[in-house]
Amino acid sequence: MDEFIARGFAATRLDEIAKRAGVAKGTIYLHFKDKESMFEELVRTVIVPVVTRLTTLPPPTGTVRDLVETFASNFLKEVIGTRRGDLVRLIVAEGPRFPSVADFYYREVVSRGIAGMRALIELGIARGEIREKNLARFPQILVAPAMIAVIWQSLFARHAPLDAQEMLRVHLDLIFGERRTT
Amino acid sequence: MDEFIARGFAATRLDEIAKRAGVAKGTIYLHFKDKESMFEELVRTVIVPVVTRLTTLPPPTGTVRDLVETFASNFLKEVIGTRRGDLVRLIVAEGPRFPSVADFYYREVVSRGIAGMRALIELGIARGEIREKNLARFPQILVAPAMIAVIWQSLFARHAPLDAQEMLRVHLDLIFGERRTT
Amino acid sequence: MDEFIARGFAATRLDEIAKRAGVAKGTIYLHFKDKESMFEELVRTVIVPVVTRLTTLPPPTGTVRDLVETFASNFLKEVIGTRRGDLVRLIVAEGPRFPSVADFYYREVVSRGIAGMRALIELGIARGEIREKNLARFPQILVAPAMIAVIWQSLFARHAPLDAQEMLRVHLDLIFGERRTT
Amino acid sequence: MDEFIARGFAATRLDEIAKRAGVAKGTIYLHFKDKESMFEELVRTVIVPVVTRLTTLPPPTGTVRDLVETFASNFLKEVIGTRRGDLVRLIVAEGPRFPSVADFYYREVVSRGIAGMRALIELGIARGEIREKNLARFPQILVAPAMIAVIWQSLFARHAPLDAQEMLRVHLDLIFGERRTT
DNA sequence: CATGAATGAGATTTCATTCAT
DNA sequence: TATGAATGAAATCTCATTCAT
Repeated sequence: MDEFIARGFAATRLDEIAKRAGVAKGTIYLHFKDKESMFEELVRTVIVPVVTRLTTLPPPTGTVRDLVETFASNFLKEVIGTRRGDLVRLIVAEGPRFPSVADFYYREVVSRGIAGMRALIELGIARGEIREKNLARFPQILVAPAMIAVIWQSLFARHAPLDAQEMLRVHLDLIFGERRTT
Repeated sequence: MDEFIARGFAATRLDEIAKRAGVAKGTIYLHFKDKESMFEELVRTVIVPVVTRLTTLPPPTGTVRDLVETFASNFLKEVIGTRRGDLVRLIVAEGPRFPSVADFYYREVVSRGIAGMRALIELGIARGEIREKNLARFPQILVAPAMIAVIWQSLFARHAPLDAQEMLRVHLDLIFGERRTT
Repeated sequence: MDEFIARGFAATRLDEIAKRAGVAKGTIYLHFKDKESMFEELVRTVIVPVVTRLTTLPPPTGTVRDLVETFASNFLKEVIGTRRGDLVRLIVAEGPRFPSVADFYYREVVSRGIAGMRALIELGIARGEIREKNLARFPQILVAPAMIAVIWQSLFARHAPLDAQEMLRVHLDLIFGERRTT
Repeated sequence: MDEFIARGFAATRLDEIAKRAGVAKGTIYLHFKDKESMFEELVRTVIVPVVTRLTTLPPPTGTVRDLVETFASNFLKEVIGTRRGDLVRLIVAEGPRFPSVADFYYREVVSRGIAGMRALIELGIARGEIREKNLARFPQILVAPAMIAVIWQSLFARHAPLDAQEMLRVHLDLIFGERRTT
């Protein structure tokens, strides 16, 4: 997977994969039909634990903002600037040529993520924490800066480092209203 | 360029490019050193008019929200779901393997765009249209949903069409406060 | 053997052979040195019963024509258009690359067959059933149409079915003189 | 073609073909789609002149036996024991796996040859040179020994050389009746 | 005896690049 | 300046053979 992430599908050599895996080239074909299937199966394999993580969310205690903040800080630690973040970029890159990958990613991650966010937003609205009622129609807005941070890290971090944590905090302020710092 | 957008750098064949360009394969080498240079130069060529557009902004009349809205609606028409939108995805995809492309894109488009947005935001804050003062530190937040819309269109539009226009409106409501509809 | 017949030596996969034999691929190497030896030994194994058949000819009763006719009708039933016929074609196909196979086939089948036919022809000449005395020098002539029938079946049967039985009858008429049908 | 004749389709290496042709391996793919097409096209190319030969038969002068004898002696010189003879064996060998080749060979050579022979036989019968009237139904009988000779040369010549010329003469004696030698 | 995972040499095929015309 | 045939390195994939279990 690291090879695919680093080079993209077409530029990745089975030679390199075999070498990294410590097996002979032929061995790969005992496990995968061909390069395409390998790519698709690998992406799935890598995505599954992410999904399991998301679905076993911590119990909803505290304010909605606390929940979202916890979520954001996890995302910061475990996705942005990590191999997992690059996976997102890989899917953006190869999605159009691997519809099955895009489909899978949508079904397993995106649609669930959107649904989860929507539930949170509705809760926030009900509790009066969020004023903008229409936000529930577009949970993408809540997630957008996090996604941008992921992409920014792999493309522009060298030129202009981005304080993702702070950016997400500001974004939450925008949504939940400025937090009173004690 | 259409070929690169449709297939990515590695999967694009010079054969196809030559055919589409109506020249022989050898002719390409009279204009470009090799495939990589061609890619880089093409991306630059395509980006330049975008930049010119952005820098020749309409004179700042009306409220900041009006300005941003005009900008958003242009973006909607001319980028999201168009070939130009796919160019963004192409850069996200190939950026890590073509630092010079990412650099160029950052320098010519991103940094200028960010600077422009920041100026607008600061104006909005000064005029009292925008309450969240920290937004000026992260203009990315203002742009994020638009970028997400671009990516969404090429990856997930089939599964779940996204009303980008409406989403951007909600986002602006979030930033500028709900608009009083007359 | 069926695999070799269907695909020829080079195109036959040990994988397929193992599967058909209900053993693992490795097991083959407990019985045969390598693919070539296996082919050679298999051909031999299959040829031997044919030889035994031929050498345990029925006792020579009746006219020579009757003998030859019996033989021809057996050949029709048991060789032409059957797997055994394809074996002949296989040997024709692979003979030049497997001299030992061609050798074996010549020694065990061809030379014996030719000798047997010659004896029959000489008997026919002695009894006055066959007029063409030189036929004993080329028993191949007697057998030729039968061989052609074998090849025709596997190559051209689809385009132009051949009534092998009738052809052989006509050929015998040519050699023994027209038969008086009662 | 020599490579295919010597080794058969599957065992022939494009490497060798390229080397013999004095070109690089890639060059082959400028002329042929793949190995299979190359094989099919080569066979066709080689067969065509044979067909042209056959169709531009010498004017039918003299007795039918003379005609057939001329034909047989040409066949002896130009097919039996030559590369062209091996082509016949190649088609026998690969026919079942290359139906299109068998088809082509049947259409262009076999069916025409059979038709031509039939015409000759009918002429022979009409002129009283041939007594066995049914022979016209199976021209294959006339050709069979010639085909056997072709196969014999490539498989068994080493063990038992065959005097093909003499065999064909005897066969013609059988069909036309013994010739009175002056 | 039997297995079957692993091997790695080698086969076909692709494609960016060159160069004589 | 343009061509396109030719190149050959390199990529994917296959498969006979081995060997630890």
